[in-house]
Amino acid sequence: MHTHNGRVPVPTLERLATYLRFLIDLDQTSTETISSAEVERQTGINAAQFRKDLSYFGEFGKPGVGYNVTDLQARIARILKIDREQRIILVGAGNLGSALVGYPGLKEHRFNLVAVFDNNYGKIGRPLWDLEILDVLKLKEVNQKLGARIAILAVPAPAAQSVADLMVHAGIHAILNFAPVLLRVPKHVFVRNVSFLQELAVLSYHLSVEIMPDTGQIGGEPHNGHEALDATHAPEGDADASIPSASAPIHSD
Amino acid sequence: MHTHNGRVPVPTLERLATYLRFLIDLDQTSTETISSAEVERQTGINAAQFRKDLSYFGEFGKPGVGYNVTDLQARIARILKIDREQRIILVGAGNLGSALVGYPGLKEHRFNLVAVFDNNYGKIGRPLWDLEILDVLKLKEVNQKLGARIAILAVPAPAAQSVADLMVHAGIHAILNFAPVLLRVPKHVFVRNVSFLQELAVLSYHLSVEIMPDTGQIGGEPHNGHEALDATHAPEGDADASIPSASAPIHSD
DNA sequence: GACGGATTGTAACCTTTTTCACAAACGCCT
DNA sequence: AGGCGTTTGTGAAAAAGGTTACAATCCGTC
Repeated sequence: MHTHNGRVPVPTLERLATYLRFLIDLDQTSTETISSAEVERQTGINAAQFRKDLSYFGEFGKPGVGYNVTDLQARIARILKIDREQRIILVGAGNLGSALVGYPGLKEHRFNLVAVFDNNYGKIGRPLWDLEILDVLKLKEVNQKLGARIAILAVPAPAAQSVADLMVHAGIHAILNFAPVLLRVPKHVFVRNVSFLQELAVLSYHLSVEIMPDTGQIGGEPHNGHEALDATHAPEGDADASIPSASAPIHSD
Repeated sequence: MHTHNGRVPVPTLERLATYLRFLIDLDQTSTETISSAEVERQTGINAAQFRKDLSYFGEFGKPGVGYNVTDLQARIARILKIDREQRIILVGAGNLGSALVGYPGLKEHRFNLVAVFDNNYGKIGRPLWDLEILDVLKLKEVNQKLGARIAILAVPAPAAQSVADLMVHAGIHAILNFAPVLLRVPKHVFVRNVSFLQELAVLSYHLSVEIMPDTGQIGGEPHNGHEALDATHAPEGDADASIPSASAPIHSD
């Protein structure tokens, strides 16, 4: 057991979250152990990749047997530090912010959203789900008690940088940024950007390329490889809407 | 000028969207031309990277001078095919879906959300912003008229795959997927996944790693562990790290 | 308790992406 | 016009990330 104290590739961390999600789903089907080959079959992620990702953090499986599902779950959760409650605060009680506060997936993964802030006095003091919207100017003061180190930034672009500054002042060390802005933060603060527009732009580009007749390169090569799964990566994020899985079976042919 | 009609790295496309955003912001400050070095200074993205990214699509700048800001804007927008209206449909009128429909950034970037679908009969027929929620079973029929090729999938995991099938059936070629599911789609359909939980998990991990070496104690629940704010990095103007709430409203709407 | 089928962990290899480095191109100034 | 500082575009080197291949390990069986 040698917790490989070097830098771990970010893609590995992303996949780790995916594995965790997968294992949790798997657990429902009462599978005792699982092999990396089986993971590949079900997720499309290369088996060796799976093993290598895990190897950054020690040894998890038994040769000839595979990985104990519940144990692996626990250990990945521990690695990602989501085996215990993680406190999160959110700034920006707009549409997106509200949607995030109400998103049950957060709690399911032990992310506990403990406070919501805004600077709109029409909103401050009002309830948002089970929280009360607080004045963003009290962010530092409030977080001194809460001690959250992760924050979600869901404000319009023009306000993003100043809110980020406030967050840093309030002791935040990691920011999930939904604003289409490159934040300037001290070195010790980590930022992850989520950008719908960027994603859509990438899709838009691919779309156009696909239509171009000349190159004939995009569609897919006549390779023998098993190209069943989509090229993009395994997901983990959660969606949210009101399509009850059981009520109206959404046709599939 | 040789539009390098080969495969363009996805990271390049992602950055292209970033550059575009940056240039638009820059435009407000009436900068005529900009050099790659200046881009690096302001965005943190390596200058050579910037130049190489652009080089996939031809020649954009003048040696000794730099890049014309407005021209570069236009050309990147053209590359990403967001220089014209792009029609998008969305399935899943839940919290997230609603937030996306109401997100003004879409229209600003010429993404025109033309229809919203759900399968909840309590919702179908009701208005959502300026649209009416339609029956997801009519997706194909409706899109025959609309001709959208990009779709946003914002439904709960259990429904995701069947909705994706419907989308493909309806002529959709690109899907922005918010559900935590690996979608199986034909080769000609592109999928991009967006995952809050994954992002949070990555942040969570980094957080723990950062704190580990120094304090050795991370489990600390409600520590008022406000490790000294980076004195060296003090943002301009110490007295006011506060939000210029008058100048930049935070609340999204 | 050795044998065989199964599966891990990882070293070696291959691919993709980023960074470096520099000739060629440009504008300005004299 | 020619020299000079600046900046691009791009091959070549480096780094990062992903895949292959296989010795080492394990469990069940005889």
